[in-house]
Amino acid sequence: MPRGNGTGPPWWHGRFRGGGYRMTIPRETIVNVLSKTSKHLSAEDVYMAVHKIHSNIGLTTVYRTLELLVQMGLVFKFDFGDGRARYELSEGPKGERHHHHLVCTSCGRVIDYTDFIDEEIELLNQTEKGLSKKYNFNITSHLIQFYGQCNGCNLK
Amino acid sequence: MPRGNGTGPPWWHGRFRGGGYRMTIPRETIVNVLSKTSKHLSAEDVYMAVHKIHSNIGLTTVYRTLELLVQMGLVFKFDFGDGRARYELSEGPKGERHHHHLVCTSCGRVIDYTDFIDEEIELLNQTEKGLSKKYNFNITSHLIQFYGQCNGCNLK
DNA sequence: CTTGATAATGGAAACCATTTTCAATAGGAG
DNA sequence: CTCCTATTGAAAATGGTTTCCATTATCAAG
Repeated sequence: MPRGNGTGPPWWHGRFRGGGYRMTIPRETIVNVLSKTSKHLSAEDVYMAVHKIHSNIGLTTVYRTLELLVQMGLVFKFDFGDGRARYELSEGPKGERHHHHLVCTSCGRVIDYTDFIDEEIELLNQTEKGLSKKYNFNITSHLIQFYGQCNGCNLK
Repeated sequence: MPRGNGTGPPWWHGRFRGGGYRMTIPRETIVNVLSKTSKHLSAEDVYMAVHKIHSNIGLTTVYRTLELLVQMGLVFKFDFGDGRARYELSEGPKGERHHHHLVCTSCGRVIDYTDFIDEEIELLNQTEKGLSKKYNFNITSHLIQFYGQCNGCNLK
């Protein structure tokens, strides 16, 4: 039970220290905000949430930290086509968050789904293996999204 | 053999007329540029290519036309993470172009691959069917990309 | 518990891809 | 050929993201 017992530093501290990065209040706050939601937050969303906790944290720092988290592999960055990037914690220590997205091209709604994930993941692993070998490419992640009209939009 | 015999209007004219859109020189030129390359062109790339043919066509029109083509389903719009959108003709009348992408997160290189496409497509079709039913979602397209370090970048 | 090197921060300004505005132009039905 | 109106192009506006740089805070060493 590596998480949630309230003692010791949060699990992600090691990831920062191990990467040679300092632990700061903005970074701590930003990861906390991300870890407490399952929504697809934009940089500004994160900024607003973080601002409620420490009103002195700037938008620039939010952008910088999110970018750092993406590079560290702690966060995924998505583009749902509305002109702003969205960020999600890639997964907790248990890997309980992995999902793909359904994006409505009419209203912009995004649905997370985990159905069929197992079959997809299995095929993806095979594909990744084949592609890695053929193109000598070190694959670290994948992106799968489906586009179309959602429930509310396809009735008219 | 619906294409390449040099007689009659290009095959995409019908798509415009059918949608209630006029055929204009800028639109004709832009589709032509896209149909003659297998690269991932940005709006500016398209603009420059188009500009060589008709120097009076403006960047605004390029953006507008590309957006229209995306809505018509003739063009796919991609985000490879470099801050500008990329456009590709979705496919010729024979469907000979479908492929997915490998994106290098170090240098930005993008490799098209068609290997394993058949298995992927089959799984995708099943998944689409399941998702459509479960979420009452009308799926029209999908996006699959793998990320990692390419040949040149993973040797350090 | 200090100190000091330097990583990190934040506010303002810069950047730059994309969109909007609007008067001029051109497609194509009748 | 004419007219209606979709389309265009140049310039200006927009807005998400980055850069600049002086100030502040982290944390290893003493």
